[in-house]
Amino acid sequence: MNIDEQVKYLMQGVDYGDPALAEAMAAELRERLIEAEKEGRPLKVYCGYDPTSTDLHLGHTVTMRKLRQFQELGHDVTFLIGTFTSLIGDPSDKDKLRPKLSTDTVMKNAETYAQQAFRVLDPQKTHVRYNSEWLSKLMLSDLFELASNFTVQQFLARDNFRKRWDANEPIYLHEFFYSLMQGYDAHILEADVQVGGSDQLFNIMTAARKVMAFYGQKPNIGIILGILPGTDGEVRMSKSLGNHIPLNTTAEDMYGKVMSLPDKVMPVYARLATDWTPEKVNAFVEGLENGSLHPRDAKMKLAHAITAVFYGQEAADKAQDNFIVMFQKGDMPEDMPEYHLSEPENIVDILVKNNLAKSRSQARRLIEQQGVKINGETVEDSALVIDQPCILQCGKRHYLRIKM
RNA sequence: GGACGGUUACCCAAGUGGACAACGGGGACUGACUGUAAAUCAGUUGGCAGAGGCCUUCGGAGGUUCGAAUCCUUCACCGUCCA
Repeated sequence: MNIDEQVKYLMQGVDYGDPALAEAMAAELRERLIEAEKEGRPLKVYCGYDPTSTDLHLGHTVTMRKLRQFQELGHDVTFLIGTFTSLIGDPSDKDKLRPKLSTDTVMKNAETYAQQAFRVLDPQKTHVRYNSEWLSKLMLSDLFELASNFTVQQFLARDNFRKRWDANEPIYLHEFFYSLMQGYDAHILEADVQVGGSDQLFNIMTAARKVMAFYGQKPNIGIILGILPGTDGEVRMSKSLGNHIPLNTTAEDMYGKVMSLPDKVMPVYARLATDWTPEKVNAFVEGLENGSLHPRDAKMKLAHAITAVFYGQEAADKAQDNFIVMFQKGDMPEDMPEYHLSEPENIVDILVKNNLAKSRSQARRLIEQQGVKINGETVEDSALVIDQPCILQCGKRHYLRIKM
């Protein structure tokens, strides 16, 4: 790729919330690429992650994929784990205070975090660093120096602080330091480029650049990526909101979860969650817009592509077949849980015992709602006793093979 | 240290003595329809029992009352403001 192609590739999926800023960053990136090429060095790129949980989801991989692209182009990538910063809690993504974590939890999370990240990143080419390495050594005097670059107004201008301020909600002093520390990370890593989600705009574009300038460095270039919405299609993907697509799952589940996305988020997913080239993404979005691409087929393509990234082509094919059999044709899956019946048993009991219903009341309700079938026939009576082998179906997608 | 406000089901949130197992929204689940687990529409959403009854729940513990999520006491936690 020549420099202009690289810029286009690397800027795919960015969202600065301001076209002028996007252009400025693209121009700066271009310049820095030229400069690095002249000097015969790769760009130093990093993205920081706060290991607040052990479960990575698709949303986390957006920035990782961007790092991966930098790796492909031969740049120097650092996967920074915020072992120190996560003790403070980034106020960015919430309009509420984030709970502080214990060192123990953070260290444990960090391990599994990196492990999962290598499903996207090339482990051979990735430096893993922990920011407690330098942040824990900062002296109060350093902090004063850093802090003197910022005004309270700058922080209060941030939307999330502004809202809390206006609503008379508490804003703790330590929350301000998060940005300073992130800036200090960039300074220590001598970053040319910092990747992050658009919730990191302030931390990257204001804080990090100021801190670096203060230390006499060239400010890092921010690659600010759009936020991946969750399965509800509205708000950012997050485990605590329950709208996430976890990485540690099965190919079938991942495929199915992508298929359950609302149609309208397909373009964002294509841009942020696939390994498609800008050309391919554009063709996909255009196809959707002009109707030449059937929305269902489009989503299947998307689901296949995303699944394949994590589980490989073969598993993605299988997941797709499974989906077609189960949901599109409505056939029974080949594998289903089994239950051995030693004596005739009431259907409600069977549903509860096999976790198809949480309580007997709920099992009865399901039956009332015509949600339970035996060998394809709707069960009408919750007093039904099962005394022979059959296939029990509960809702659209839960099956149980009853054996004797 | 002082003044005031909050704590309700998975989440948000209404309810200030009886008709409250508790409005509404979100989520989840079921059904219809479809293009899919999208969208839309309808229904369900504490437990046990199933001729309609019983039990547990509104931060914890006591109390007042025929009767409390609602009133009182006390404890815990959270928040705002003043110092």
